[in-house]
Amino acid sequence: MLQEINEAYGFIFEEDLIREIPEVGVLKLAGAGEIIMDINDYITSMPLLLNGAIKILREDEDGNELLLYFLERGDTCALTLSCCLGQTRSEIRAVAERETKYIMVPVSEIEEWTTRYKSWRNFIFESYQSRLSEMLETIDTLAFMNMDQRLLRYLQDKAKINQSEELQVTHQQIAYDLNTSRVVISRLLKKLEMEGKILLQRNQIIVQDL
Amino acid sequence: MLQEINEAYGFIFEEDLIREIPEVGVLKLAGAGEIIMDINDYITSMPLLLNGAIKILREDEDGNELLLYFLERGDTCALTLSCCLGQTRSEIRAVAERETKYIMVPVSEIEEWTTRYKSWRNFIFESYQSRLSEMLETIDTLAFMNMDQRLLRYLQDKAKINQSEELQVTHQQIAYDLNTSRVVISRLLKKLEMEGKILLQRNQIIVQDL
DNA sequence: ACAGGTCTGTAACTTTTGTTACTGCCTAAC
DNA sequence: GTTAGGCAGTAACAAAAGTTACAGACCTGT
Repeated sequence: MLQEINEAYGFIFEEDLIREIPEVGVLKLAGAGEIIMDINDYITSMPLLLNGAIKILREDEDGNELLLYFLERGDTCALTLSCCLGQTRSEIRAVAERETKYIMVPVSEIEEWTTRYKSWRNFIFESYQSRLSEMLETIDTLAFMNMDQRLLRYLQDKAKINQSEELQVTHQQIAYDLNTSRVVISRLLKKLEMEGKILLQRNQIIVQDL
Repeated sequence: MLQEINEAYGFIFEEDLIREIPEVGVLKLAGAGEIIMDINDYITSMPLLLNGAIKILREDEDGNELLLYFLERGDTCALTLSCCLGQTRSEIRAVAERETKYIMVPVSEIEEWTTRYKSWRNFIFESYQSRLSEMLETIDTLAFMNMDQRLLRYLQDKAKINQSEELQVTHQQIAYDLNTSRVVISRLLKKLEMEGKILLQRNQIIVQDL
């Protein structure tokens, strides 16, 4: 465990802090598709990603979903952080994109480390910053892009996060992530295939235009 | 000036900090419509709002605009903060919604106060949090709401921020804020008027359904 | 082989949003 | 008063997105 922490966080955290993490943190494993955290959950600890990937989703009253962004190794979720510190319930759902290993750090340590470790303080600030810019990007795509562009972007992001151009995903699943209908996605995927940007197969999409 | 700082921040900052603010901060005044900060500007200080209101806009490469949220007395802009600390250029445009008074605090003090004043540290954290939730709300409206709902919401927000149900605004201006066309706004405004939710007059909209 | 389920493709249609064009109204400048 | 420019209303059309329906392909378990 210590080795994995070092791999993901060795470059940013002080040695003392690296040693403290496994003492108070709880190591967790999630399989692909598993819900790590759900909307309205009480959150009392925050995740530090060791490997794998997590997708963060938003949902409205009617159950419509929207993918906000992905988390990778070395990331944490500022929205969760915000929940922890503000003592509110989770505003988002976190789902393992694939096999994922992470450490849950309780809120008491989060706050204490903020005063004790400069590297931790910076990490928290940087998390807020990067999450703010991810949210800005999400807003940009929603406000300024059409569905076909959003779709292509989604596929590219997903290829990057899974380190593979061969995506195991159904049209319906994409439709959920982009909050639209399956038929729309099928239609646009066909169009993207015509344009030579992707290749369609059953349960699989190969991204070519990266 | 000290009195105004007290009115807006007296409840949250320590007395020492309140005294320090006017020593290093620069008092500024902006008239309605004035651009306070623009995209790609170098930001080396952050604003503390004393009174008035500021709207924060995002713009894409083609010049399309989108209103992100409003700032009121006692607020600061976490996106600006993020720019300051991260030493990047501004990602947003800030425009005075009406006559607005604010203090610009240089980045050196921002950081120094973070270590010295607990109340300041909390203020910064809370700013990040409230900006994150405003961004989430913006995403919700973009992802889950139709233009007519977005429009009504916009008018209600604007009425609240200006403390008046009588809004001096043109259809074109609304169209810019919501990133759509004037004709669409005119059409939907008529529909809202039919439904008894607003009243239309030249250069003025009266919001009735609050 | 067959039944049942999931996944994809596609047609036909509706609704929403965006675009272009033209009108009349109001107001400020001349 | 006349005129020019900004503003609002509306029609007609185009494009994008959402909906419903159905068919065929594939896969799994029996």
